[in-house]
Amino acid sequence: MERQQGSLSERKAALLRALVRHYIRTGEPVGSEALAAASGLHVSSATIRNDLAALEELGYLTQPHTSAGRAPTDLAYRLYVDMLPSRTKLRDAERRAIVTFFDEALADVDEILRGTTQLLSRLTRYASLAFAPSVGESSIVRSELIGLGSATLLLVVFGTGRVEKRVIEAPPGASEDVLERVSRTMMQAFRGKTLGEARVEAEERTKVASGDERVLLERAGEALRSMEDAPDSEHVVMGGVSNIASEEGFNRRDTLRQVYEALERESAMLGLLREAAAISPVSVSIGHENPIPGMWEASVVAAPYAAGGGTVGTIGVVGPMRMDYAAAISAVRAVADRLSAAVEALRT
Amino acid sequence: MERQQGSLSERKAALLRALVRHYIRTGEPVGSEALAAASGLHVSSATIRNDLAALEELGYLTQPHTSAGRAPTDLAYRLYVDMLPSRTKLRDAERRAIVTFFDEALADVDEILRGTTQLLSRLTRYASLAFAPSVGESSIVRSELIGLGSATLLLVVFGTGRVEKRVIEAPPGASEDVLERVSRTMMQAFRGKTLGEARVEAEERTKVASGDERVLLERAGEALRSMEDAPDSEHVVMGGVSNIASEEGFNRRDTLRQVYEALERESAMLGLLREAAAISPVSVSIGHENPIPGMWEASVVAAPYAAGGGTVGTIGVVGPMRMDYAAAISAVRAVADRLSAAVEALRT
DNA sequence: CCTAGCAGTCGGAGCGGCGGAGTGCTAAAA
DNA sequence: TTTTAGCACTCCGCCGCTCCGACTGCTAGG
Repeated sequence: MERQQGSLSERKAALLRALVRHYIRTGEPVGSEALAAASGLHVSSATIRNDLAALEELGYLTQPHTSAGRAPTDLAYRLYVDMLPSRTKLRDAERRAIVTFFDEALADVDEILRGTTQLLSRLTRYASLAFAPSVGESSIVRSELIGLGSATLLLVVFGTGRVEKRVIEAPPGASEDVLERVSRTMMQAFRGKTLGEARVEAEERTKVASGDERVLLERAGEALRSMEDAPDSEHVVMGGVSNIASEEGFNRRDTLRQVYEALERESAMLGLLREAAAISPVSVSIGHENPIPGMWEASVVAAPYAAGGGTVGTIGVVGPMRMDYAAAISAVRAVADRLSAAVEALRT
Repeated sequence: MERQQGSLSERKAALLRALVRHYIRTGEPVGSEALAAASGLHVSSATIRNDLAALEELGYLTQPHTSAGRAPTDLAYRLYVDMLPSRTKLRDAERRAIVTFFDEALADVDEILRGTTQLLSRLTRYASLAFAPSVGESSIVRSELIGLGSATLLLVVFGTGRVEKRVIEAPPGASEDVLERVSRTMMQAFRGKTLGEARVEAEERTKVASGDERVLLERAGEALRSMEDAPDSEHVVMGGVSNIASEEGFNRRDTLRQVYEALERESAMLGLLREAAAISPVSVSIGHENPIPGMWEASVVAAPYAAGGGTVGTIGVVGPMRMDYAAAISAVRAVADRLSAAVEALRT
């Protein structure tokens, strides 16, 4: 009968931790002898062997073949991450890099995010991604209807730090006058509203208008809806993706391909990150925990960033399962914090 | 003494062509026997061996080891491409895919380009990139100065299908009145001009203005210059980059990494594509012909696209040296043509 | 419950031999 | 002079082999 903690005896947990740490460093299956030396536990390798066998039985370890050491499974990584001290200190150089980056205040969200991914991938040596905040929640600063050519108009909506635009066909033969009027109306009516509110407003006004004006307002409403549903700005910014190719944790060529394919599916990544955003403050998805099959050999460390009291987006890194979780987590956390502040500052 | 054509006897050229074709298919060094069968030439393998030795001497071929067949060098690919019939017909399915894609007229240049890269990489199975047209040459449709918060303004310039924006700090304590005035001035003065002309205009007006107005105009001028020098819109969009990871032409892991690293350096890619844009209508850079060391194992097929009489951007594909040049060239050409038309249509 | 010892297993490195693909050369034919 | 057939030679890659070492699991004793 074992003393239990969580569901594992203390020693087994310590062993597992040591093993994962060792495996992350070397990438080679770990043997009982090596563990005896590295774990700091004062027990013989034979004892350790017994424990290892038990841990394997429980699904935490695998043996590539009978006479090899053990390698961690997804489950082991999960336990390892959960056992990680909740905060590890960032190294000075890294902290400094982050501060320096955010010191030079950039004014454009896209620019900030691009820089952020580069920063993050430089810090961690993994690929990094950022999910841009949607214009949806923030309020409209200004909106414009601009004549582009004979019969095309461009509806432009400025949010905080973001711009959405949609092309609208003008009704054939619509007078300058009408265009002007509608443009002015919208400009005044939309200011300070969110996208959703603006759309409702447009719909309201559609009902009471007629003729060309009605058509225009209707189309503007559609455009607003499209901005809500699929904003241009709602995309994923990536940095350091070549790190994936260098990463020896992805040893099989096929794995590499799958990860790159997954990264290319914006929508998939969006889902992955959005899911992570719900979990505060830093979420880690390991191997098969990822919803996308192509990422089953990879891990994702993600954190939401917030401004004005609400989450607006997510950043994260993608690396091999044997990534340096402690470093990745603290880097992502620190960058997310700073990023929140930077985005907050933009909202002035 | 040989009958020369170009600088190679006719048979040698034919041999080289057959060899490259074969190597592209198989990826294995080609032997004299196989060539005798494949080339269609009615000569014995012994004769071919002699020619091969000569071609090797001339630097067109290499032998991995004494008892292996021959593989083409960069030089051979170059000759092969130059000997390619100037136009090969696109397969029906491909032509149809292109037409279908451009049929659904998209209104936003960025959207079109993103779609174009996806189309191109689906057609060719290589990674593809597109270099967005700069707003620089096209004329300004509208420009706006928008108050974002307490002391920040956003200068927004609409070109044809593109938007550039820059943040400007307002002079502390500047009156609404001044802002309004400057905004109106610029709106009228810039319309129809190119970015460069608008900047000159701003500089002119700076000279005769004073006080806050002068400061504002000066900063607007700087913003315009920054748009000229480093437009937001001047970026590279990529598609199908995971094709690089699947591509067995990149057999060494290290090569893969280098190509991905190169692709991440936007500026490098820009240079590469811009160079290609000068050469009409389709340019091919093979191996060491590429200016970036990381791309020395790769080939780039690129073509400019034009609208309104001038080149506005470039599209291209990146693949292994043993790529299917004929297919890539015709796909790139066809897509570039259609893209030109689509962008042209945008300028209405 | 832990440990020492030991037999057993299995992959990987190293080695030699073999077969095959392909070459270069030579000498004869066109 | 060019082409061809024939032939000896080279060298890679594969196969099977053995051996080594790194582990394990088990057993028996503390």
